[in-house]
Amino acid sequence: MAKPASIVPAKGRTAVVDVADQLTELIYAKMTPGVSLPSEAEMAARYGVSRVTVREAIKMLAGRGLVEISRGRRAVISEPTGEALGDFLGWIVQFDPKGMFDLVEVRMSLEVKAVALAAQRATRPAIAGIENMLDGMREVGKKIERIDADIEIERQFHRYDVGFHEAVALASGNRVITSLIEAMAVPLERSFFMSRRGKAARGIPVEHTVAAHQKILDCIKNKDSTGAISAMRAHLEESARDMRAALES
Amino acid sequence: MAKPASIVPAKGRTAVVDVADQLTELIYAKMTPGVSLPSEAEMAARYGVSRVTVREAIKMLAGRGLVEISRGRRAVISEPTGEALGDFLGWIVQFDPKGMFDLVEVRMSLEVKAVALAAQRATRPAIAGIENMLDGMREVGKKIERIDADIEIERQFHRYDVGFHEAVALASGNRVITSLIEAMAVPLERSFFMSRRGKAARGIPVEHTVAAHQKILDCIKNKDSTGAISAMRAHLEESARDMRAALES
DNA sequence: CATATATAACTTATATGATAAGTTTGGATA
DNA sequence: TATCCAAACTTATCATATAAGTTATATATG
Repeated sequence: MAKPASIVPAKGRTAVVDVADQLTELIYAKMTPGVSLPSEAEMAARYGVSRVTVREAIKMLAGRGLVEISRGRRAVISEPTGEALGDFLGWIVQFDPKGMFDLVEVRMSLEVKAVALAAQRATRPAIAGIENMLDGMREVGKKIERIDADIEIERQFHRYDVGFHEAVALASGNRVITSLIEAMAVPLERSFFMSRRGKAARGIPVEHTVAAHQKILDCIKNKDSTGAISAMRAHLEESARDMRAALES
Repeated sequence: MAKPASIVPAKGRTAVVDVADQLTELIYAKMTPGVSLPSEAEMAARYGVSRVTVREAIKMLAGRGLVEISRGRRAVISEPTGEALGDFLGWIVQFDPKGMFDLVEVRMSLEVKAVALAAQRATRPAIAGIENMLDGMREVGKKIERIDADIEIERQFHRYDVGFHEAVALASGNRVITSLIEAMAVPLERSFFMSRRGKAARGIPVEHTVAAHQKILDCIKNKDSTGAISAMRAHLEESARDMRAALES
């Protein structure tokens, strides 16, 4: 067994960053989500630093979304999800006043790409997943018609709506797209409610939204990529329009 | 002055995460990059936790790319760059064998969108920025023709190539696109070299690559959005093809 | 007076040691 | 065998101390 070479950070670097880098490599090597890192004590011994240093390094990795931390258990390599990414996109949006529109613009490209791919390669279960979300929308949608303006119901509807789009992304089979669209959900939540308010103001029923989604799903089922693209584009453009309308009032 | 309410994490949560959330809010409120956070001691006092806890929270934020840390100075709110994002995308790519292709696919959508927007809204200085990169490519390109197979020169060429695409993204005026394309540069570096090897194998000169970029720039200058889109798409599709070819050999 | 320099005050980086509170594991027990 | 409990692990947090950067201040120098 090789003697543990203590980490002596080069000038300008810190032990924490060095350890974080080493651990990143280690994670990339293991690569499989669900696998545990060594215990803090072990890592401290291996790298010749204190437990404090190791802990801070791990916290950095957690911030990047590479590991998940929970008390009493060792840190676990996490599956790449959009969660950590969402923060970052939120930060851009917050940073720039027109950031929200920038995000909507990007989302449109990604969703169009996603739906095009989904139409080509969606598997049966993936389609079932999309269908589920649409069913949910339809069901909750009825309640919205009856009881007016219940925020909690609206929120439920929103969850299914977001779920629909995530399911489409998933059906594309492209992990990067899936992660990005997931990541956008949180910062775009506000835009969604703006868009719905805009629709409500113009007296457009929820059914209309449901129908738009249904059309997208139909195209995917029929492997009609072109149709899916235009259906998605139409849907998103309308949302953007509603959003702008809501902003002006 | 309100007495500092000590952070008492709810069950299942930790003080570190709570502090990190509080600080995130604080950052969002200040929002301006370059502004310093309070000193660790101050924050510890304010939130009623130890310095260690504050430090770990800050490390999480640093991992997310929200702040920059340097010794002797307080943590500083950082400008949103694609750097932290790059790690994450790299992680996805590493995680999934076909991740590289997924990434190329996404890049194509984003770049096409970017160039379309750039053709519509590029300012004079933005165009000059793109031009600079193209000049660099052309200059370094000549060297590649003369001296064969110098890795360092290839790397230089690559930097200008990446720079060109980043400059186009910047010219789009869309911060989200810019950040994403920047973030992709690192994980896509390997794909770039594969693509060049593929070209070299087929005896395609560097000039051809330069010409493709020139065409894109011309379209942007002429505000020809449609032309820019097809020029960019053609260029990227060729790269992808070369990459596949290189993989097979 | 202006400038350079040395010193003090701040601030972060890291280590040690201790305690509390979760999680896992293995054995005793029914 | 199935269940429960205690011991062993492991992370969370704290207090304290020292080293080593950075910044501001005051002093000396031209």
